[in-house]
Amino acid sequence: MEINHFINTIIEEDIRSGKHKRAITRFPPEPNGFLHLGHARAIITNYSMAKTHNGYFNLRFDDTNPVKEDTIFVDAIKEDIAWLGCEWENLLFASDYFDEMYHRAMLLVKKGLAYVDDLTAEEIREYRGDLKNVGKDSPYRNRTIEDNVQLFDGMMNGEYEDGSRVLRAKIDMQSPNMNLRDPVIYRIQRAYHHNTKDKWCIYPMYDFAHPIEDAIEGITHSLCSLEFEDHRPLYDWVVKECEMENIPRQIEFGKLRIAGAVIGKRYIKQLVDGGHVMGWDDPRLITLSGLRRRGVPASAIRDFIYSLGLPKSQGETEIEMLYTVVRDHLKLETSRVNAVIDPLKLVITNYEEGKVEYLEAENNRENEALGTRMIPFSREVYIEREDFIEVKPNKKWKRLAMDVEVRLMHAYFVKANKIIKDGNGKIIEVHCTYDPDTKSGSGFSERKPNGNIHYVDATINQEAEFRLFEELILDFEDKEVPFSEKINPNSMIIQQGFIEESIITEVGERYQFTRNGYYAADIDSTKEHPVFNRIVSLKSSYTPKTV
RNA sequence: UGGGCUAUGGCCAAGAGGUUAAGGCACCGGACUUUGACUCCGGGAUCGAAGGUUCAAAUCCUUCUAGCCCAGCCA
Repeated sequence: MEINHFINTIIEEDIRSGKHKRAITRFPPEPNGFLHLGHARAIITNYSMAKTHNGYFNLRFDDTNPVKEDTIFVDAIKEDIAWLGCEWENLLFASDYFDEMYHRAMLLVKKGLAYVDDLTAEEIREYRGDLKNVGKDSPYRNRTIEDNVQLFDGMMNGEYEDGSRVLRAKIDMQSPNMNLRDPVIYRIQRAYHHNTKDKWCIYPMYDFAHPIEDAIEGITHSLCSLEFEDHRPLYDWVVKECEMENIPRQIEFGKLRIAGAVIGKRYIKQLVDGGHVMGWDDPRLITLSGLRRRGVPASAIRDFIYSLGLPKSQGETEIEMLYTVVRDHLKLETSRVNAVIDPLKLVITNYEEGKVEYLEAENNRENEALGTRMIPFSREVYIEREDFIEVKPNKKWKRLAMDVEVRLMHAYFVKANKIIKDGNGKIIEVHCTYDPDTKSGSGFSERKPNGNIHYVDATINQEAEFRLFEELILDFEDKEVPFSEKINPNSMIIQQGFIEESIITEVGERYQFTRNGYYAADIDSTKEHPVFNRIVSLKSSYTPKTV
């Protein structure tokens, strides 16, 4: 793995100059949802930077806002990070530092750098000004230090109503950087915290808490996404004015975005809460748990992240890039099995009725170690509907057509000679004859077939359900979700492709899979972490060209 | 239009004054093939725009343009 980007350069320089001996990083998720592919970049980047620079990596839950957090998310997040293979040195919680944070805040108060403000939330917003106009000072901005000490203690002791007062850093209401216009650093909130229970009724804000957390842990490089660039001056201010011993350095990188997919915890949360998907681990989502359930190996996600580098640009990566890496990881190590998604019955009229023969097939032609399997073949089989066309349109058509001969993979050559349609003209059955001399493995070479298609035996699989999930397209505009323009102006496609439910394969196994790649997961498996052990053989990427 | 950031082929991305601008994905040709998969061969950009500096610029300067982020007592 090549790591060569600006963050790596910065860290190397910090080590070369003697500023640090090693890199200590962290991943600081708020436990309010599941991790997704975007987080994978942050996790893997922080982890690999520490590892390659002789340091270590902490997992720290940024649980400073109890009303949005839940322990079920901390468990899920731990599982996902462990799955990714990013071992953390310490498992920590921001809430463990609440006492320390309180003292640091009091220090600011005593230094005259923080004050208790009685303005309402709405008034604070008005006083803050906007992008065009500078803010103006709160009338409470110049309280005496003594008053502030007393008031802040009162806040902590629960003497005031929720939302009635806040503690603000006294910085600069005229700053062109909105984050420096006296940011709120503590709010009153009587909420049960999953970790500290009812001990506190005031909670620190991110901008105040985060730099202190980093400094306490001795984080050397605090890697985060680009939207925090504007916060860096505040981050540095807090570290300096709170007189922290360790000076962490925040470095930002661009967020990962996937074209056509919903990424971003808050949006995925809407889909989950709204019942649009089966849960956070719905395989259509690009949550880590969803990808895992779909059979994507963690190693593929790592390589995918590395392959993208660490840009500050703002593009959208196509999901095909991930699929390519996934295929690269699976193609040699997994066995294959045929499955038919959209079945068309093929009757082999000159094959003995009632007979079933079992044919041997390699599980993976490129990896003999995976062995072989026996697959049934009888007078009636299912082929993929798109593998048949009435009249061969051109020389490029490599599948079945009338009077055209193809090989049924691992079986015989068949030639179609009759089409049966229903009242609507839809083809419901195709009749053909087979040539017994062409049996797989016989070495037959008199003539070449027009192509090779896969099949699933119909006698054995008569109970197969060929039910398709609907492609999930949500129109956030129609649902009047306020974030619509932030996602996609038109509509969102959760994932290109479909999820098949209960497909029965050639060997009678039940699979759920997607059509995007040719990989599949047995997600009904009782295994704890169903990993793909089969690749479903599909020519899914091929779109027949009509003439 | 205050501040911060970004801009290289359809997508991602190398490149940091000097041969014909890496590579991957996607796509299109072709070979091979018991899946049209896999593998192999071939195919495309003058670098957001306009000026300027230089013998020489994607790389330096200037001015534009476009996009992203910031006005939570969210993170």
